[in-house]
Amino acid sequence: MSMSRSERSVARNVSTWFGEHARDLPWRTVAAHAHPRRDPYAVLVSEAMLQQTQVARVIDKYESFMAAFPTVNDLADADEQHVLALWSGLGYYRRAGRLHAAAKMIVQRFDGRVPGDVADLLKLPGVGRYTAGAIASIAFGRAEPIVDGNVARVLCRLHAQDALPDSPDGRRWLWSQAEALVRAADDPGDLNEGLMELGATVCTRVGPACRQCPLKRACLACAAGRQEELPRPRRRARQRTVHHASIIIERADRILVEQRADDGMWAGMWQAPTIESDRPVSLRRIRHEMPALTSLERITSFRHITTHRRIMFTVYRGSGNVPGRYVTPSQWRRLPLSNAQHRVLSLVGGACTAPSVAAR
DNA sequence: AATTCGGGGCT
DNA sequence: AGCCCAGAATT
Repeated sequence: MSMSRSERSVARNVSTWFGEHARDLPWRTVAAHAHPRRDPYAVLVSEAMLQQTQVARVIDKYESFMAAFPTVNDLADADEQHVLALWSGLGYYRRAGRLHAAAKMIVQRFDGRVPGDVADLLKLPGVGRYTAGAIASIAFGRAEPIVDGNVARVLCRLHAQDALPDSPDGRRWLWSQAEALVRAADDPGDLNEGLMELGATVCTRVGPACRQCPLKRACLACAAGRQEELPRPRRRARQRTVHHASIIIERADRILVEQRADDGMWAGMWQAPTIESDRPVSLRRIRHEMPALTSLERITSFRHITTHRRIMFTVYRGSGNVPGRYVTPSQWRRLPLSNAQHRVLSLVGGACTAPSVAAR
């Protein structure tokens, strides 16, 4: 990999800009109390949470997670459901199980220390090329590249790159560019964080602040006025509509809950008994599936949007001697719950004291 | 190479 | 309504 003069210049400009703005940057706010010593375990946890998740949404979750599992040993010894429960609201819940498994592997195979080599890091469940590079560079100072959505946007604009960032060619190109820059940098961690931070705060998807950009003189997209049209948008996943009928059954001050299957959406998480279908779920269907019901009335409906689904929730209140696990409000709030099911359960069980969905 | 996995924020 | 987000694993 050649290291041209322009690469050194870009790396220097990004690192300098990052240093000058460090105090004001959102991520540094996280980093300051998230991993002040750039503790590798802290970086592992925060980077796992940050996968496809914006910094602002991670901060509170990160705090409570680290309070519960301060060290990799604590996490390795933790109860699986406890780990998943502390992930509630963050989405992509398989990350929680993988992080848990990674902690166990670190204890068993890496002597309780997060490895610093990318090759070793890639052996950890849930750790891919990005996360491995982030830990290696940020926590260990290794000159390892990273490419996330921010870096891809910065690099595509800097070079007026028309290739799709998702395509094999685009990906190869991005990683080679990122590698050239990190090798030209004095501090790999600062360079990588600087590239991401630049993308998050200056080189934004819409309305980039090119006039304040430390790379404006080198940026081909800016020179051509093409900053708004690069990078080219990725293919959109198609969404399908599904219907969930959730039935709230109370017994004294408790609600009936069930655990979801260990695959698919919200794997292993808890919910009010729910019937899923491609078509609206009829009352007759509910009665058929839950014959013990003696009454059934619709409470409300709402829609829950995810990347691949539009879920039409209909919530019912039912009564009858339905067997299963009944939990109090304080108990179900400690269960692993999707935001949708948190909303369902909040409709009756101690709704006034439940945290709002937005605050979770 | 395409899909699956959440959920929210911002146009 | 569409797009993206400090991605990874599976098919």
